[in-house]
Amino acid sequence: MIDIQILRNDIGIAKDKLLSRGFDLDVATFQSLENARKELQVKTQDLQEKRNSISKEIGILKSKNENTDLHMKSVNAISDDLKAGESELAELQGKINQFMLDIPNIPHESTPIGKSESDNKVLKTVGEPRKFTFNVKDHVDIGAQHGLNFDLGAKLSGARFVVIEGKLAKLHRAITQYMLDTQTDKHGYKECYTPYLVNSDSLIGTGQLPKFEADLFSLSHNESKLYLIPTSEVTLTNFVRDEVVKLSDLPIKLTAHTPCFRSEAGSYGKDTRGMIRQHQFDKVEMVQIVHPDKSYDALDEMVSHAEFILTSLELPYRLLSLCSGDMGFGAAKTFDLEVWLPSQNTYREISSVSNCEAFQARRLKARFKSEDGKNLFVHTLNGSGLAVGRTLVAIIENYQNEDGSITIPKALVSYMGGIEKI
RNA sequence: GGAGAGCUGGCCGAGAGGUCGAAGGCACUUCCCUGCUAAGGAAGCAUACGGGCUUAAACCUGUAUCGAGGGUUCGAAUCCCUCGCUCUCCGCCA
Repeated sequence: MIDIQILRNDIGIAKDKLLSRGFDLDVATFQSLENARKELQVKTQDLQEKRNSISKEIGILKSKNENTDLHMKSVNAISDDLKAGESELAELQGKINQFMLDIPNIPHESTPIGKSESDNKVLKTVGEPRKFTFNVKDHVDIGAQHGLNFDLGAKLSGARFVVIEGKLAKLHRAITQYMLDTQTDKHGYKECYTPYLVNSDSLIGTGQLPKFEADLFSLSHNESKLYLIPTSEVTLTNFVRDEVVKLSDLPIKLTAHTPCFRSEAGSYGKDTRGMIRQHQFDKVEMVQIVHPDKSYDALDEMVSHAEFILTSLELPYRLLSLCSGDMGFGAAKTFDLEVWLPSQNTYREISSVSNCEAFQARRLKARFKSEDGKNLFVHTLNGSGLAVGRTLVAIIENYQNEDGSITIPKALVSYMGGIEKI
């Protein structure tokens, strides 16, 4: 949620900035809601004050056993107006809240302006793509002989599901363990195990709801509805929902390995081959809850934490600054890491690291007590460190051999029980 | 699944329809005292959102908030209903 004060004070600037990410702010609607709210709130609060003070007098009179008929009369005279005002105001504030929840974050000034992914800015390219002396295969073809089984996934669940068997499943697990160990032991994140099902409050907090319900899987449970997490950013970031944390507790650095579930609504026909885009995939997520002054330092730090995995796995990649039009709903600034996929002869996203500034914190009511005792919103950041499935794909493809075997990256050999090739 | 108890400010805890945003304690902040890593004294100390004033802040003022939502009432932390969560006992269970 963006700061409503920005809309009250400087809606023109907000409109321009939001337009740069393709969101057309409905200024007229906001202003008419806001004007109505102002008038109604003043009127209603005025009536409430009247009622409260008369009621207080009634209490005093009654304690002295005096007559209260006159006071009762005057309070009754305003009661209809008051009730109507209160319910109208509640409705209006609900509308304003809905309006606010649907507005994406305002891009940071350093975010490149652009419409689509073609406007993203490549900041650097790291590592040389390997020169192959044979025809490269994609991970689907190589994986087939190693237990990467899309047919079985389809039989069990449907399209965009996969079963991984044998040594490849072990490799998948090894990747996960390596990432978690690195982010905890080396980079100082606290490892967490979190629910995979969350309530709607959590998803509103991080910005997936109410706008992106179609992207989520949900289950009904008794009367209530639970959602499968699309990323553990949701659970980890919601640790601080409705909390006022101590200044000394910042930064909070959390990591978790969880499956992620995405309906991939609207991506029909995209990446249908292979395990680039699945309904279920694993991810090691990094989340930081930080002091507002430190969030951009933290962002750079988190990018380096994700990069470390790629460099230590010796995978070629590049770093992009996403343009305004390509960023996620809650982000003010996002860096993407893209890994080289030889079969596609291109780089594909494997990590996304974002600073949401106070956008999520406002929804979450996640605050800290500042030095002068004020409750201020924290800044929240999240990033993949990394997506496990796509890392498996990258390893299969970049480490493939002519005979169809896959060399295990050095960093993972110990996690594979000493196996160097599968 | 059954039975019961509970949910009050950063924490503990009183309050059982009227002058309660809420006693008291702890923690915290400032000041005083004290020749010492302690003790004592004074004051302050919830949050959100409005309105006024203002360049802004400070300030003044109002409203709301005692798990959440609804209801009764002139008036609800207090009474009623629904829901959520926590704890205890029984049952079942990885």
